[in-house]
This record gives sequence, structure tokens and C-alpha cells, in this order.
Amino acid sequence: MPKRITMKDIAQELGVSVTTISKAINNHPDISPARRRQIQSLLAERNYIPNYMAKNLRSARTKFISLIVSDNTNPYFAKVIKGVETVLSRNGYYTLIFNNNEDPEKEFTLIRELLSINIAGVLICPAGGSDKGISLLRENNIPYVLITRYIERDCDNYVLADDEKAGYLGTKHLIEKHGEHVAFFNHLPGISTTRDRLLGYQRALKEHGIPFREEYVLSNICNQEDGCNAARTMYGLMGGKHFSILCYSDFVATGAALYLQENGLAIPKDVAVMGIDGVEMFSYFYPGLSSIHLPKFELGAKSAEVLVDIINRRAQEEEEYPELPADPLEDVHIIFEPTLQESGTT
Amino acid sequence: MPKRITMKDIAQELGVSVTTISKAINNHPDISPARRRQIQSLLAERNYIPNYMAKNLRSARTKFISLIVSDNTNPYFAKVIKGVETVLSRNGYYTLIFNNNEDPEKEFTLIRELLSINIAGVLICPAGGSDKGISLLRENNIPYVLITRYIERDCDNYVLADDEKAGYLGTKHLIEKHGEHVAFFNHLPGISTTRDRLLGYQRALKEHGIPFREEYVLSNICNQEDGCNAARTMYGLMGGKHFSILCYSDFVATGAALYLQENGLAIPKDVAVMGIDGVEMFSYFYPGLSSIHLPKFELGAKSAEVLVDIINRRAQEEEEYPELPADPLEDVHIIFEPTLQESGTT
DNA sequence: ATCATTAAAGTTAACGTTAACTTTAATAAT
DNA sequence: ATTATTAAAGTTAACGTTAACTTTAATGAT
Repeated sequence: MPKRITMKDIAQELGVSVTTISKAINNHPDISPARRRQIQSLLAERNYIPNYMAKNLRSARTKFISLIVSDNTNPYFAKVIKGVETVLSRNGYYTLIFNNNEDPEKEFTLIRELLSINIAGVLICPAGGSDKGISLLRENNIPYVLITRYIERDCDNYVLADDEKAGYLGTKHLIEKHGEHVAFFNHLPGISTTRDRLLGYQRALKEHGIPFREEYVLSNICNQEDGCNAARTMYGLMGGKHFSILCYSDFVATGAALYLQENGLAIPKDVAVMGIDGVEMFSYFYPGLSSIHLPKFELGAKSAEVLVDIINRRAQEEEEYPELPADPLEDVHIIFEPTLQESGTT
Repeated sequence: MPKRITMKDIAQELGVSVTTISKAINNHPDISPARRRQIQSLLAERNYIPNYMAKNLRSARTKFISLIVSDNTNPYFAKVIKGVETVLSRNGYYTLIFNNNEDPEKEFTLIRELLSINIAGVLICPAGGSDKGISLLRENNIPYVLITRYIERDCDNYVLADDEKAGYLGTKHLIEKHGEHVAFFNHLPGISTTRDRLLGYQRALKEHGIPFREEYVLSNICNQEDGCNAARTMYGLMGGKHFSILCYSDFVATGAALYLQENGLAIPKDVAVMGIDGVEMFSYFYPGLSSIHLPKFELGAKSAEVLVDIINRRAQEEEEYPELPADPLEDVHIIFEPTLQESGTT
């Protein structure tokens, strides 16, 4: 246990006060250039490493930002995570990563715990079902930005993709290329993306004068296996009609495509399958699938930027008007436009 | 800025000392049951949240563990990350995630910074080229576990898959099913997995009396695009011979498969393509590919367990023999066995 | 009744750093 | 020559918590 070098050690060795060392480190004008150089070089020589915990205890502001997603192995979130990590690293923040597994209870417990490490802010793709976790953030005045999903429009700060438009674009494309029978494999109800993509789906139908058929929409389709099963169900239901499928995600789309291919159907010739997300990996080696492209890395990167910005603004406001309580809502609403990403071999 | 409730506030409200509150929280026997109940309920009522930074400043031991991989969007690492996060969460640790992008310089800078947050330990899949980062960990006596790759056998603690065996199994399978012309698309040289998988490849060849042909091995094949290009090169090189390809990863394998399919070759009938990693996602919807299965979640989970264990052991030893410097090497070498994961439609 | 024991507190100091203030000595202004 | 100014330090206290030690008062043994 070789004791860590502290500012005190350096101060004693040079016969100056600890504050002088601190000032030299933080480029305080009090210190003469000669001193600064002397101190800096000794710090380097002795391999001084600042104690972040002590520093934070005084300033009460950390460089920890936690990122909560439902599942980091989902390639969609993996990209979002990378965007977040890239921007936060660049700004000197550390990314604490957590999976909530779409469970609002786990989310709540997690956030409760996070409060004790003086978290600087939270980036979260909230689980559906309950906003207990988010409420906790609000109550404790922790800056947060919702990524990809929102709780209530016009409340909170969020960075989203335009999900309604994504649903609309996908459905429109399928109607125009493959006719009126467009099935929709949707995600969990109670999540904004699920609702909005469905709204887009309905808008496209209406615009083309096609009646909305409830039996064409399957919900709770979340992964490849679900997509596979849903394709089976829908294939039976369609009974020979030429149809197409819009899936909530590319992940689901690959599952659906697998089932159809194994049953001798060609994609997209016999059944067109479209995903939403535009996971490059999938379009790359499953060229039959089309998708609606969402800027995943950018969603992560932008939301990190927004959060850092909010944190900085609050810090400034605090200095300027020490008596004015910071408004917990900063009203930053960024919405990315989805784009059609047609399959190369359609 | 509603000031955070501290132990001091609670103490004043009850007219007791701060230490009494601390003792009540930490279940110290000094406190009478009645007091404890009184304090606990007030803490709950006022929604007291402990200040982790202050706590840590005294005890000099944090609950932060950083996990460094090359790229969190790689589905292989995504699974490893999930294993790590699951185990660390369960043990009360926070996972700080970083990508080194296979750049040893970035890795070094990262680790240097990490030292200042009193990191409890590091889980790392080290970049090749330089072990400056690892050296820094050694010098500062930070517990660390290498995941998936090692620097020097018998040095460091690591949790690996048996890469030599993975290479051997894959090659053997391909030789026996598809003949002597087995190409190998390998990763970056200078990384243990690259070396070991090649050794396995060579052992399988030797065992079957097949000469090693250097031109069959392509290096620096790291992603889908590389795999695609490598397939083009190799296809030309083979000039009509029936051959098969062992790829460093499933990721690469999908790229190779794509090229071959687009050129009218059936997989695995015309050219067998095999990956290593056993990424479920790929085998699921690209049923033509075989793979060598490596337990990714388990690699992450196990290495997290090992690290937590090392940290606990050191803490205990410190208490027992305060004068004895803890040995930086604990010699934990765990090696998982890979298994053949044959394609469903072979 | 006296002294040892113990349960249940309280006091003090420390972890490493920095903000706010004070001191010192040199320089400049009159 | 005296005072004001300033550059370059130093001093003190505080962030919130806990470890180590001390006090207090009640209980028990003799």
C-alpha cells in the first residue's frame, strides 16, 4: 500500500503551503511563473494524481453522468451509447452505464442509488409503466435528458427521433410499393415510440384511403423471436393475400424475415419486410430488408451535448443569481428527422 | 437549489450528535434500538441520501469499477459488457464504461485519468501495441483483470476463452467437412487472441497433414467491410478450388458471407464460412453460418466476480497485516472452453 | 455504600482539497 | 519619507462522513 502522493506531500517537500500547490495546479494568478514551473515539475516527477473525491466534496459537483437504457446489447442502443460516451469523454465526464431491462422498478431503485454519488446528470431512455424514477430526478433537481422516448410532450428535456414520421414514411413506402395490406409489428404499449409510430402508421393509411384494421397490428413484439412468431401469426391471418410488414425495429424485422424465408418466401419479392432504426449492421448483410434510418449515434451525442449544456448553464446561473432557484425545466426539445433507407436489392 | 439533507441536519433536528446518526445508519452496536428506530424513520421521512464522496474520502475506497473495451457496439463486447454490468450492479459497484478504439495511447490517457477517481478496480480488454496503460495500473497497485485477451501468460489476472482451441476446433471442422483449403481471416497482429487462434489453426492443419500456406491467412480483418474485401481477395486466390473460410469473428464472417452470396455462391454448400464468437443474433438470422461459441456474458460476469473477489481479499489482508504490502498479482487465470456451434442448415 | 462494568451516547480529528480571507514584502505614487 | 497598491504568498475553515477516543449515567457485584 504505497501511500498516494497528496498536495500536502508536495508542499512539505518544497516548504510552501498546501494552498500554494492548489493554486499552482488550478492556474490561479497568485502564483509566480517560477513557482508554478517548480511546482508543476515536482508534481510530474512525483507522479501526483489529484483526489477527485476530495475535490468534489468541496465543489459538490461531480463529473459523473449516468446513462440508463433498457439493454446495451441491442445494437440500436449500442450506437446510442457510443454517441453518449464519445461526447461525454470529450467534455471530461464519465459515463456510468446501466440497463433497466424495461423495468420501471429497477429504474427507480437505480436512480435512488445514483443520487448518493452526486451525479451531475442523467441521460435516460425511460422504461414504460411508471415515471417514479423520473419524478425522483425532478424532486432532487438533477438535470436529465430523455433520449429516444418522452414521458409527456412539452415537459422534460428530450432528444428524439420523429417517430410519428418514421411510422408514416415506412407505411407509405410499403403501401405504394406493395399494396394496402400492411401489417405492423409494434413494441410495448405505454412507450412514446410505440404510440407515435402507430400514429404515423395510421396517418399513412388514412392518406391513402385505406381503412385501419386492428388485426393487422400486433403489439409487444420486442425481439427477433417475437418477430418470428408474429410473422407466423400474420402469415396465417393474411391467408394468401400479398402483404408487407412494417416492424418496430430492425431487430424484429430480422426475426420476421427469417420465418418467412424459411417458409420459402422471398424478401422483398413475396413479402416486403421493413424495419425502423436503420442498424447498419443489419442492412449490410441482410440486403433484402429496408428500413427507416434513425440517427442513433447522433441521438446519443446530441443528448449528451444538451445535458452538458444544461449543467453548465445551471452552474452559471447559480453564480449570478445565488438566491434564484434554478428552473428544473429548461425546455430543450430536439427532434431528428428519420429518412427512408431503401434496400439495395428491392 | 434545495440544499441536500445531511446527517448534520438530522442530528440537529433530534438534538443528538452527528456521530450518533452515523452509527445508527451503519448499525453500530452503540445505538439503542429505540434511538435507531427514531433516527431511521426521520431519515426516511426527510429523504436523506448519503453523500458518497464524503464517505469515500474517509475510507479511500470507492465502488467505481471501470470497464474498457475496444468498441461497445461490437455485439461481442456488448454481451461482455452486459455480463460485467449485471455482476457489478449485484455487488453494489458502478460500471464506468470506456472505448479505447484499439488505441493504446487513448487507453493510457484514460487509465491515467481514472486513477484520480480512486477507482476500485479495472476490467480491461487491452489494446495491442503497448501495455503502458496496464503498467500504470501495476505501478499504482490498482486491482485489474484482463478480459478476453492477455498481455503475458502467467502474469496478470485474466479471464479468457481458450482461443487456441477455438481456432483449432473451427479449422478441424472445416477440414473434415470441406477439405484442405481453409482460409483464415485474422484480426490485428499483436493481440493474444489473434496469435492463439492462428496457433489453433496451424495445429489443426498439422494434425491433418496439411501444409501451412501463408497466403491463406489474411490479417487485419476486423469488421464486416474487411471481411467482404477479404472474401473477394481469397475467392480470386483460390481460383475455382473448393474452399472454406474460418473468420476471426462472426462479424467478419457476415461480411465474407455477403460478398460470396452476392456473387452467386451458396453458403455453406459452395463455400463454408465459419465465425468465432457465437453471437446469437447472427446465427439466428443468418442460419448458413457456423460458429465457435464463446461464452461472452459469462466472460464478462466471471471477470467481474474475480475482480470483486480480489478487491475484497486485498481489503481483508490490509486489515490483518497492515505492514505487508499486498501482492499486485493474485494469479487468477480462468479459461473458458469454446464449443462447436454448427449451423442449423448445414 | 463503593467500585467496576457497560450501554449509550458525545468529542475530536481526520480524509484531500479549495474558497475566502489575511499577511508580507516589494513597488509605485505622492 | 510616507502611504497606497499589488504580487505572492500564507491561514483558516469548510465540504460530509467516520474512526478513535472520551464522557455520562445507569446497572451490578461485593
